[in-house]
Amino acid sequence: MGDNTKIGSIPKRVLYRMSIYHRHLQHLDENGDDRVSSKELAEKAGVTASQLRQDLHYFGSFGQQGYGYRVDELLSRIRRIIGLDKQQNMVLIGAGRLGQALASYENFNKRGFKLVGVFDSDPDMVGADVSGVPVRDIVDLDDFLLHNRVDVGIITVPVNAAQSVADALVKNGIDAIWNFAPLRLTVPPEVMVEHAHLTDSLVSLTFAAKLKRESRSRHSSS
Amino acid sequence: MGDNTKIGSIPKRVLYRMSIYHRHLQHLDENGDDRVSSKELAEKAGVTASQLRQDLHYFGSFGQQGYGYRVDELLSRIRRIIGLDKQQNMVLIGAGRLGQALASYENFNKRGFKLVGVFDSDPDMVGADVSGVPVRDIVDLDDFLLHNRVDVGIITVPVNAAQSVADALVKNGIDAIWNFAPLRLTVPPEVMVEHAHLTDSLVSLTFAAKLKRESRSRHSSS
DNA sequence: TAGATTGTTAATCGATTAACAATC
DNA sequence: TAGATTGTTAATCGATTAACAATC
Repeated sequence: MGDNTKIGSIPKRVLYRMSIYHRHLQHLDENGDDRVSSKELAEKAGVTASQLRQDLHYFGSFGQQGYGYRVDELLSRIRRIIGLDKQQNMVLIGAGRLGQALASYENFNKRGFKLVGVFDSDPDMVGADVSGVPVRDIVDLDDFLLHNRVDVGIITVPVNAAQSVADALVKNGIDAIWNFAPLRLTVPPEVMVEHAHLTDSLVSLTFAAKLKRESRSRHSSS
Repeated sequence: MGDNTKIGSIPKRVLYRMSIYHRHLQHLDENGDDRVSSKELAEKAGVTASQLRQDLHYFGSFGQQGYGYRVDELLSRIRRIIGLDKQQNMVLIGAGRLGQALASYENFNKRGFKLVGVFDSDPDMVGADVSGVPVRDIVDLDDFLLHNRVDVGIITVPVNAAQSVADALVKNGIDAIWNFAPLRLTVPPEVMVEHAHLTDSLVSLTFAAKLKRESRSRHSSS
């Protein structure tokens, strides 16, 4: 959160919003709607219509003046742009509680993500079943990545093991890493890392609530 | 991620960065360092020294020209500003896998957060122990909130139950909600909600990696 | 056609960075 | 004192919003 990086001249935030638009288009499509205006979709996504059109404009033009957008067409074109028209294979490293929770998260499947490998260093975990995927020994990670197409690596190991796991992923050509360990990973510039810093999010949430309370009581007492 | 809301005239992103500074100051303090410059701390936090000083400037002045900042002093003042000088009590609603994973997340404790209640609607879960906290029936949530000080509510229930849980939290005066269900909660303006939309994060990560690959191959082929 | 809504440019707003005087 | 580094203002940069011509 709160980052201005650009990916090939497109702000990262635009990419995030595209994934939100995609989600709502999926809902509209499941719902049988065949038409949507920028105003309607923007409202669902929590942005302005202007911003929605501006965001789409990075990728082309998708609608019809006076009509809006055809839901199925916009959905399939955005799906393609995002890359969700092809199955995305994931490996998970770290089969602890958080890892197991993510492995069983159904919403990933709904968007075309598939967990193809789970790894852990604990001998007691190896061989166990995590959401239908056998846990492998982490020493076999290199070999697995050599023989399987993998698009994303999810790191849910303890903080002191995270960098070496990231190094192994990078060495084997993985260019998308989702990191749940509380540190900034060092990776080459061609690798995308998304940091899910849970504690920082929790801290900033309570901080924001505190400031809100304070500004409220300041106003009411004046 | 990617939001410009302001809390009492301070951008939300500043609050998030404050929590990052706080984390690194904790590390420096544990490490026995007693001095740090804006340049050093900014580097650890992944921001510019200018931005760090600008961020601190929202809250006061904390350093000494020609010297930098005393680690212990800056840490304790920021801790106080954020509100981490007092224990933050959390309740968790939804004792599924994700809920259990969060309940056992040690880093929350290290920053002063304490889980005081866990709730679930599944009769088979009620009475179970989750990280040392007994799971209560969700029908007892109102009563619990009436008799216990709670600062944060964490929602890890299925998407269709999330709004009613949020309503119950709000009704009982909780003003900080961390929502892991994939929808935008409707809450009164005085309530802060942090949305942890895992799937959107995953989607935008793979999208960013795809664009990076494409811009790379475009450059190399020209 | 008249009405609606897009695509796209221009204006505004806000956040980041640069600069430097103050001062330890 | 000379050197270093903050606090704070000003300049720049980038993202969001407004506006409207194009056009279905």
